[in-house]
Amino acid sequence: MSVRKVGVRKVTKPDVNDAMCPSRVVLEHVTSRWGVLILAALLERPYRFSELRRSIGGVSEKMLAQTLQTLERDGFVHRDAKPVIPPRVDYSLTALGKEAAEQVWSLARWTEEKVDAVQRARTAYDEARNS
Amino acid sequence: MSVRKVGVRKVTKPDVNDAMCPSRVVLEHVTSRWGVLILAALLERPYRFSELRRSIGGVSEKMLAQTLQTLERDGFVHRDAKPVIPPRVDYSLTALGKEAAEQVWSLARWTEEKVDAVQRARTAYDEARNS
DNA sequence: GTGGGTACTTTCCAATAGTTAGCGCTCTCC
DNA sequence: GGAGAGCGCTAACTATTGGAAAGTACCCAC
Repeated sequence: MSVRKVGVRKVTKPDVNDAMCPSRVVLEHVTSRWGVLILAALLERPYRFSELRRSIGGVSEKMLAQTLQTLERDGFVHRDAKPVIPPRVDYSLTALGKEAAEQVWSLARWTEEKVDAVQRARTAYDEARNS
Repeated sequence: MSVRKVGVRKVTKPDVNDAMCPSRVVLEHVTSRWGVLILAALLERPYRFSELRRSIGGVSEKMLAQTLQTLERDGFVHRDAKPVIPPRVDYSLTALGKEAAEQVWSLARWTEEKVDAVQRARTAYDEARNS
């Protein structure tokens, strides 16, 4: 973390390349395996818990709950629990979350576009090693 | 994975929300803990192995080597090993890798900007739970 | 009253990530 | 000339994390 002096205050500029910088873990939260997919899904519209679980293929309930809690604590996701029977909990993006979601959403779309190119690169790589 | 028919060929459109879709693992590679930081660093300029290791705080040699291999196989990173003593290996981005890197780079910068807002959200969340 | 749906939490095991050590070679330091 | 550091890995071991399954507590439809 680089340290600048501004007046008498010490100001440390966030740097994801610093293992100790808090920005590192924030980046890890938004780029986490399920975090990316949750943010991208919520960009579309608010979701309920089970709805989100069905929408994102392969998430366990544990990881969905855990990741949503992390994103809520970081201020990306808003949780609205209605005390009704059966329980109803709606998840949506905050303003901050929307900014993050837009970026990971476009990354997801880009990935879907480029998956063929990646697979071609992989077979080329594998063939070069086998022969 | 949604399936469209085009002529006689079946065409499956990539979907990161499908657990079985190859695009899912590609997205995981570029958003992986070290993948993000490696791509962002290489956007700046090519790096040598140990140079990259010093630049990215906290990477082990194993994880750096492993992640670089994954990114190389996926066609994001170009590896140029010069057969000299001491060994010299230069890593740089391919055209495909540059596209990915630009996105994760801006995500990293965004995160650094917003880290204060996230920390404020966290203390608010924690205080609401403690009291 | 059995089965299903809600939103989780808990427990346990497998997979994954990280830590440590080593390798073969060379260059610098003293 | 012997010691130590640097290079780019790899293999073996261990700590951490992720996932699968079951539990919880409540209600409704059949």
